[in-house]
Amino acid sequence: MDPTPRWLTSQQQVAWDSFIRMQEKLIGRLARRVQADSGMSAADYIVLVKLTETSGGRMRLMDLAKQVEWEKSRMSHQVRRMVERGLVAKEECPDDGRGAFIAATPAGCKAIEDAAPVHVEHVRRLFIDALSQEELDMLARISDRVLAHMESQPD
Amino acid sequence: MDPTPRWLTSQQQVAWDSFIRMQEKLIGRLARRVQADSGMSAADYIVLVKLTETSGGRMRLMDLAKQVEWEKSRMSHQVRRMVERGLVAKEECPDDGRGAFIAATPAGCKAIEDAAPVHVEHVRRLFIDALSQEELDMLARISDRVLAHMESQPD
DNA sequence: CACCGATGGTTGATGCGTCAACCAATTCCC
DNA sequence: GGGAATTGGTTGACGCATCAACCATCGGTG
Repeated sequence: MDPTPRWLTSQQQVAWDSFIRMQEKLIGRLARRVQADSGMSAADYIVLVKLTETSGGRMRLMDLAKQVEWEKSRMSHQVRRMVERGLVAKEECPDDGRGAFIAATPAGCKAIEDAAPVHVEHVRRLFIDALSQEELDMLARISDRVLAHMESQPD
Repeated sequence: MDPTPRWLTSQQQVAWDSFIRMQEKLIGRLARRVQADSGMSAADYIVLVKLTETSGGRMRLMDLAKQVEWEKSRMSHQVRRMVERGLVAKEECPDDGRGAFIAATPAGCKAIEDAAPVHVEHVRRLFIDALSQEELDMLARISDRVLAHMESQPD
């Protein structure tokens, strides 16, 4: 079928491996930190960030999902767990009988206020501090380029 | 407590956001592709790669875990699932009564041989093709730098 | 030899992510 | 007004990741 599969060149392989390794370790460490520091998951964290930085402090579930680019089922599960833990609450939605508003509870607000500065410190400590501003810019450019390229590609 | 938390500069924030977004989308898409193409999870894939590229085709569980930098419990669970699915088998270890060798079954070998070229194609299509070799080199350098920096940092 | 710490590995609980199926309210359109 | 398609959201099943506790064996040391 596939005469000789086109493997990556060794230079490409090196870049891919480094990137994958870095990304896994970094994300893993940050997730474990936020969990250990605040008892929240990384998912809890980002949901609360989005919720509290929106004006009005509440958002429709689908809007929330679109903001963080999750599918609705993932967000639905996440919100359910967060309701159970008292971090957010669902409110009735007057003008759409299906929908619900999601809002951070006082406990949720407190949690994110406490967690955010610590989290930023870790991001800085583990990532930002490793790189110069030129390198950060470069990485941003590269990331955007990959993102744009992916958009142009089918699944 | 913390007079004014040191937030990121907007330039730093931009770089961080781009990186996170790219990395999430890319990893997610690749994982879904390998799943859809081969029925394997990304974890299955990497375990089989490591197993089949080692001489002898079998490895102790802990060695396997160290290779991919997972903790033993994660590997143990993973191997159990893969045994259930017929991708790998456990073999007795003569010179250490505790341990087990893990080896890919014929089905596992077949699975990885089929999956690998397809996977590489996706990596190329979604990632490699988006960047020039200079950008790939740059990304590798940046990744290595972050990795090295992380090593130097406490948890 | 007997003990003790380190190593190799398993297990169970819990939370997260995905998929597919589903229900209900809404909007489109004739 | 009356379907039909769309949208908003839930649910259940399943696989993956982490944590902590646990068991068995091995290696070293007195």
